[in-house]
Amino acid sequence: MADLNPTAASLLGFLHGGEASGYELVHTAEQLIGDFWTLTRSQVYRELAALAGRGLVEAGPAGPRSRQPYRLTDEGRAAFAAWLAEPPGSEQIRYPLLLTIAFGSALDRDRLTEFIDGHRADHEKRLADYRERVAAGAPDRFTEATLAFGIRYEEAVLAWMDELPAILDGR
Amino acid sequence: MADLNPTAASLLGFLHGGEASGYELVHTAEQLIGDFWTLTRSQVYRELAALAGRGLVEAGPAGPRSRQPYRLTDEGRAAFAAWLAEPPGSEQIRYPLLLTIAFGSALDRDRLTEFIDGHRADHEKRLADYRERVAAGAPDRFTEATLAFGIRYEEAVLAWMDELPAILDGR
DNA sequence: CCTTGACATTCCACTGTGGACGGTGTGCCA
DNA sequence: TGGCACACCGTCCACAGTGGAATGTCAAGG
Repeated sequence: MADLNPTAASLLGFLHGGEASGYELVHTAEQLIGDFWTLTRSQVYRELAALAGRGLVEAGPAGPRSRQPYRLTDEGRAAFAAWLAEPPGSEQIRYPLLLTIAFGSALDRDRLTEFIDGHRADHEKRLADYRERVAAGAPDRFTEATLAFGIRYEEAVLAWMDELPAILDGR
Repeated sequence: MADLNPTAASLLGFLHGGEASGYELVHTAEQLIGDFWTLTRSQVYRELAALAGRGLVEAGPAGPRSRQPYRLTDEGRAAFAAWLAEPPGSEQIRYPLLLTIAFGSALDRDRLTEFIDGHRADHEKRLADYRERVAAGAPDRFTEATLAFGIRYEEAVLAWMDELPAILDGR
């Protein structure tokens, strides 16, 4: 009956912590799930309006700067619980660098190396960031579990990049 | 000037192999880049029409079963080359299981375990598949490079799942 | 007083997802 | 030989996701 998309469900999840505006929810989401679940401003406001229309969320009195806080209704709470108990779908990865590599026969080997090196730097940064956050002490073990995923992932990408030259230039 | 999205660009890429219909392109894409770049029927037909409108692709004479073959134009070839030489964007991951885990404090521990086990099976299957394809001999080293990514990724996920219980239940 | 910058929202064009639907040749087997 | 299953081939639609442009508001500091 409820049928929420994961993004909308996450918003309901965050609203368990008390009322919040779209703006706040965007930032909360970025911090808490942004590493493995993308969402945009536009989307948040759109979902919030839709959730309000379905009675899963209620708009409170507007604040300064046209701030519009929302709070969870009992229906919203129930919908969230129902969503959370559903088996999560499988992940989606879209990696443009792999596309470039897949068509790599039509590209300069040097250019390809450049691209890979550029991405490597990003991954190193992210890995370092995840490690720091774990070292600083994750807020709870669920967050720690997601950070552990991030670390495994980044390590895997880096390891792959290490073996790439051997694959790409005959061995 | 060209400014292609990666999906449209991939279609141009495939059309280097000769003319093809939307239907064929869907299947080609699934096989060759489906592991790290999702695309759907709807999207392919939409892009093909748009590419034709921009003159990057030309419709040939329709075949049986309303089959509509397309072939690359010189402009299309140029646009593809230009796209390929652009630095690829960073990857997008959206992993619903991580969302469920992030909100795991509101969920049965047993249910969570169930979900994780379900996903583990998928990842094991995919890993086995990638390994088989490498063992069978990848068609070229670029494909082999993308398969190597798949293997690293699946191994990482599996390793993460191995350490999950320790993280989730205090250690 | 004025500027800068964080706060807060809206709107839009485009891209991506997945299901429903409809029609057409081919090959098989009853 | 008639029919039926199935692969082939495409359209359409509603919804979800992305990213940039635009707009306005309050607070703090020079």
